[in-house]
Amino acid sequence: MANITIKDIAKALNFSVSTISKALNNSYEISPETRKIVIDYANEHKYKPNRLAKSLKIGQTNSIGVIVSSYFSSTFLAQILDGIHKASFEAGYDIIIMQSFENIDTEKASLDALVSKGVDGILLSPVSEVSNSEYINYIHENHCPVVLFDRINPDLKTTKIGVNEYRGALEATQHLITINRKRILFITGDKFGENNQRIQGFKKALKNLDIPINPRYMVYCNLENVDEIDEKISSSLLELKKQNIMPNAIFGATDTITMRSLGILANLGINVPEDIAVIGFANTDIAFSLNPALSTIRQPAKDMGYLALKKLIELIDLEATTGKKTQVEETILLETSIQIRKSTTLS
Amino acid sequence: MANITIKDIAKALNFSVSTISKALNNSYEISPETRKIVIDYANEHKYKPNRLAKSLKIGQTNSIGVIVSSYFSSTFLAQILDGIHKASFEAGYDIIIMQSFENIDTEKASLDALVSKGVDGILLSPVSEVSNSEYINYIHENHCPVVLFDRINPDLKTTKIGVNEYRGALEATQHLITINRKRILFITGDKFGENNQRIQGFKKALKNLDIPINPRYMVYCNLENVDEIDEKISSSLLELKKQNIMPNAIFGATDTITMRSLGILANLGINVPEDIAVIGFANTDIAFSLNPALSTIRQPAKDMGYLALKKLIELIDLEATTGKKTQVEETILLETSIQIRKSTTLS
DNA sequence: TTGTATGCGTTATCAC
DNA sequence: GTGATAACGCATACAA
Repeated sequence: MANITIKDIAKALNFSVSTISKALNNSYEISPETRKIVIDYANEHKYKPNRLAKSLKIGQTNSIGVIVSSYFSSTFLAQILDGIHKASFEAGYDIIIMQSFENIDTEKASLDALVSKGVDGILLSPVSEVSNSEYINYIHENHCPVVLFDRINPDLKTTKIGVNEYRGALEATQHLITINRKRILFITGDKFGENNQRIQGFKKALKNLDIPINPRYMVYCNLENVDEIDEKISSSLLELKKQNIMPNAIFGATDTITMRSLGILANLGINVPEDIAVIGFANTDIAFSLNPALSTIRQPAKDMGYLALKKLIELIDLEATTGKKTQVEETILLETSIQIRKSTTLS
Repeated sequence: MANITIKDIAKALNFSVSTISKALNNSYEISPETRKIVIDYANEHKYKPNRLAKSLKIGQTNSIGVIVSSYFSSTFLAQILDGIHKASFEAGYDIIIMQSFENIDTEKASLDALVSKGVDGILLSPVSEVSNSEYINYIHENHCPVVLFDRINPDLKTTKIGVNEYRGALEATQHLITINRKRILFITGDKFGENNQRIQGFKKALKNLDIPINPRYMVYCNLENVDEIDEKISSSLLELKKQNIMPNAIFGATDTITMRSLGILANLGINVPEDIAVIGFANTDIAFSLNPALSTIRQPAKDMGYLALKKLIELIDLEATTGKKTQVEETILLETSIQIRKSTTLS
């Protein structure tokens, strides 16, 4: 609105517009006296450069776009965003966050909006493997670099940063087996697909030791509704009890599942870890505060976000210096860490 | 980069630039045939309007800036941001999030950056009461509307959305007294100041019933370090035990404090709620999964974010239609809700 | 119904 | 050391 421009300064100080511009940008061409006059005047009148105009002129905005699926308030995503924010702050980039709400069209619209805004790069956690892969490749090749994080889509010819969930699940399962808990109830989401790396890791660990995979020990929950999760876990346990094949361990594939399981077991009067040991993927510090303290597989969420943005900026810089598209196709899988607490500690 | 512009389309189709512009904007001046030709060409060549140029021209960006303090991964803040996102998505605005990291200079820099980017409005959770109030007022009056959320600074002449923490604390304390727990340990942050509404509400509840306020029951933690919190809570409890003035209730002023308290009590072998009842401010769903389930005062974080953005857009629209600054100075306090669970339920 | 010209606030080239 | 001018991509007042 009432914004003072370099043109105003030029008029007030009887200089030309270009002199003001140069003075404000510390150009060596300008005499120290003039520069001082200009800068003092600018400060005094709270001059703020119009970055829109600058960006339009120089062709870059110093801002990057981030598209996440949804569930903004999940701890996991918040940690990723935290890492992204940290890296962008350090690098002097602004970030614009958009949500795809697990919808392919919304994802495409977000992509378009970001390109329209002229972001220098895009960080994307794709809706699905099939989502807009050709379109994303198109943007990556014709507009600005795209880096994928969390969910990895092999069709995309770009840098990808994910988590080695396979190994995380494998190690957690092995841990359960080590403490001699082999009747493991695996509780997961119903939309993950059998190709999900957590399921694969779990199965592999059993296979390694020739432990048969019991389909009755696989529980699939609708993750969109907490009450449904509770109901599903609860009824599964009761059913197994009736059939006299009670598990002696639970492996939760998501933080919600794992947390809720603990609460439900307490309600059912089942002792943890004596009757049932519990471990699961979870990224919250609260695991410690639970009673019993919960053993978890932790994903390096913040690191992932941080690294993803770093990698994106590398690509941006690379293109800026070489002036051409770079054909990097790197895939980085960060390792999880396992934290053994009371819920899987047998005394 | 390889971006097609309306100029390119004009050249290719042998029309003037303004014809293309009008056709793309569905102007009634353009014949349906021409429009179709233009739009088809645009789609085919994946034309994306340059919003920088458009914004520069029309003087608005359709984006709003959000400045939060820090602790991006706190559940509370994430929920606020979730609400903001929801409202901005509905209204068709992009949001740019910045962090002040509890630093006044960073706050000012963020403010400047947002103004420079030409945001249509700013949502701010100020660093402190004294922070940049004159400067914020200046921006509000000369650049774009500013709406405050969460932390409310009375010096600022604008719309403010907060939470009635006073009443929340009052009710929680009353609840403890109702179950006959009057030796209440109040654990809070060390940087809140005595004017903090949670402290005031707590004290008021005691005063109402002529219960003396025991300074030894006030514990102040450095919230920046979890280990320090644990240490502080733990040592306070042991010290009080030694002095034979063990409290029979704990009121935690933040989610971290409350959660950690439960964990520590479990470690110390103190029974909840038999020996010590626990209630506190907390915005996580995990309260249910805790054992015992934790009684909480919940702040309507998502609603607050949602409403704040709504109000901001109201201001933006108002200015756009009336063409002048509006002198609204509204303060809205949303009510908390209290959730009684096992940790304060005496059988 | 379409075209011409101008300007939004900057930076950059080139001349003085 | 400083200034005139063009250009970034778009919207729009006005002319035709």
